[in-house]
Amino acid sequence: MSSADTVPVGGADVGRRVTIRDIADATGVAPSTVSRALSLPDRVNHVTQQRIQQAARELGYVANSQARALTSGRTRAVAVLVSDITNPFYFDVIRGTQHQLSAAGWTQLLVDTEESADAELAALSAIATKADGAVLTASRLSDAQIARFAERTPLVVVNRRPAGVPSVLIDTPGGVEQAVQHLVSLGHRDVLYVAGPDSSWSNERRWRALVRVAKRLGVRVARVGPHAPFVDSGAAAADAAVNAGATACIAFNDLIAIGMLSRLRERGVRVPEDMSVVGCDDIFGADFCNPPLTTMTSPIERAGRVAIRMLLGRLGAAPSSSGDDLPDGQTAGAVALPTHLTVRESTGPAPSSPHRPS
Amino acid sequence: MSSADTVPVGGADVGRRVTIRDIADATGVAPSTVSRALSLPDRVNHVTQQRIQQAARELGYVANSQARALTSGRTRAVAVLVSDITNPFYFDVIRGTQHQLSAAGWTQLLVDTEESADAELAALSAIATKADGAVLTASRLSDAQIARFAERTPLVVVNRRPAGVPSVLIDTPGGVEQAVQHLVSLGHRDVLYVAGPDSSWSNERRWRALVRVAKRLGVRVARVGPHAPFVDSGAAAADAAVNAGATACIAFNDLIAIGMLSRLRERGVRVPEDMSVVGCDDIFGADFCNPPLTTMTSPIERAGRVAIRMLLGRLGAAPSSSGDDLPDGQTAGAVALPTHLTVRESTGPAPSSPHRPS
DNA sequence: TTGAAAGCGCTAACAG
DNA sequence: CTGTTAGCGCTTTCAA
Repeated sequence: MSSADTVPVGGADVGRRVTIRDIADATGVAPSTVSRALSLPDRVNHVTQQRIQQAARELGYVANSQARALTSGRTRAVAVLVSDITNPFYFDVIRGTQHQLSAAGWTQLLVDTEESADAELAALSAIATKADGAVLTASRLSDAQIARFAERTPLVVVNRRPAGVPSVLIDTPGGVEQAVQHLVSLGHRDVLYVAGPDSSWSNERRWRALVRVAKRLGVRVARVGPHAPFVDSGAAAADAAVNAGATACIAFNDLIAIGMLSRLRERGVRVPEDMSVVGCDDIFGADFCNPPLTTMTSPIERAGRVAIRMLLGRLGAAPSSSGDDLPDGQTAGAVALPTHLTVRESTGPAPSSPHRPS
Repeated sequence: MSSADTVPVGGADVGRRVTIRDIADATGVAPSTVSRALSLPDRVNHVTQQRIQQAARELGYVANSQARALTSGRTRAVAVLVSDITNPFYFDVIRGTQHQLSAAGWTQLLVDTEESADAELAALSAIATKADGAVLTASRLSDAQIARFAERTPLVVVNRRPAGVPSVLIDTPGGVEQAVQHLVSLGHRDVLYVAGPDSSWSNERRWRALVRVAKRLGVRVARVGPHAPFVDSGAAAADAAVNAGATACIAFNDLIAIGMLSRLRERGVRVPEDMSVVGCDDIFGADFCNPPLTTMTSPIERAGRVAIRMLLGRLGAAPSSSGDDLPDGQTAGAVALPTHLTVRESTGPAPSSPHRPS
């Protein structure tokens, strides 16, 4: 029964990882003392504490996070759910979450729900033991569903506002107002909204903001769509816009706007001479497409960072630096992040007479 | 000691998650039988198996992955390390890995090593208990270090070739050959290589390929750099290229190339009339920048998928579909993925006399 | 301040 | 085919 019996023929105990028990044996204390010395250093005599940490270092000890999670219930990991990992918008979000998490020494589980509410539900329940909380970006669940999950798993949502669940909002309605004012100042009196997917909360929000602002400024609005949020959808969107005789468009997002730009060029519609195009988000590429896209610059990465900070705050893991991202350590309610219009070459004065279908 | 004593005052046992023990109690079998029925269904009487699964469903059972990992030693998670999550190149890799992993029901841990070998080492040892294996993209470690880790943790590397470690190579050298031939066919006789970071394995590989091909085709080559792989680095790169009197450039990657395009326009250097520019990778944006970029299209996402398939293969978790990505289920050695040149508007005939510094 | 002991939820021999 | 029995590595009472 001696442990030597179970040692591989090679002799050296190569395969096994170092455990707190090994450290205990090496230092002559009990495993529980090692555990304390490593996780709650103040609860242990300073000298033995040093001795233990020393031994841990020498033996190359690395805590088994599974075991730790099993007893403590905390994983030090958070799940970030995105609806389509293909969408550059999420790259910026992920950047932000990843950055803030790694700064705190936490792990990020990235989950692509592929636009499916079922996949999202499944992920959310699987997560319960894998992560201490989750960030939902562009959830396809109902507010009620989100709220119900939030009772069991700490959640922060981005661009959604279910009652009682902390959320990070990107203030695109504010951006829409700036965009319309910009177009008005260029002489436009008609604005076409190129809608995104019906399932998108932001889409409705932007449209309503547009209607509101337009009324106030005496601008006529129309709407085409829905269009899927891909560059490729931009072609159909551009055709629809031309067909509607539009001279100024605000697109649901930059992907669609960039796709429109290409299609309009193909069709010989000049931007901005014949048609102004405004995008939304200012994703990677918006500044170097042709022509460079006027768009509502969203602090996307910051939204990711703020979401993690709120989440870690709720989890009692105060993020390292308090920075200035999150006003007074807010961890509940909704945080709205301002958007601003970045004017580039895709907008210009309204043509004297609207462009006619070719 | 009855469990009722520990139930919250509310009465209902709201907070606790369902465990196999609950299912065992509900169905009158032993916990181990429940475990079997759920993980190895064939090892259990079909009727009781059904009964157990039924009960599991009704009670809303979700396995605790931590506990499972602790006993089985398998986490059903893999870590994907990227050196800079900011780089769009990795977005495509992550897309591929994420897709292949979720298809297999596995979890992806995303780790950004931020170009630091230390961070990479730390992540790699932390991973040991968090994941069953890892994919290293653009590792900053030495071949020896990688090989040593590979002895303990199943690893697949992308764009590296340490002996004995399975790797996925994107055949950019092949792409370089096509690029040079294309430039030659346009009349160019001088090609400038705009180098990426010295720490990049691919960078040296591309340069050597260029030298080799150039010699064979009687083309003169020169080199400027190193340049960091960011769009912003393109400005300095463009200035260096103009200063060198170049009429044709091959850039380390599309980020630099796209940045060059902007700067060249600013400086009044026409592309491709005055200077041809070829990028590498064909990242998001290469097709809609101005002018659209001729580039070596790399199957980046596929590289991610293949890496995961090799890894899962080694881990004994055969990926769902055998597809055609991975020739005959190869899980060792190196897989080279072909690259092809995608010609867009950033390349054209050599000017009769080289552009001179302005 | 430290040690002993009891699990966390699950899997994996080993009997029966 | 199924139940019993040990743990996986760690945390956490409870005593000493």
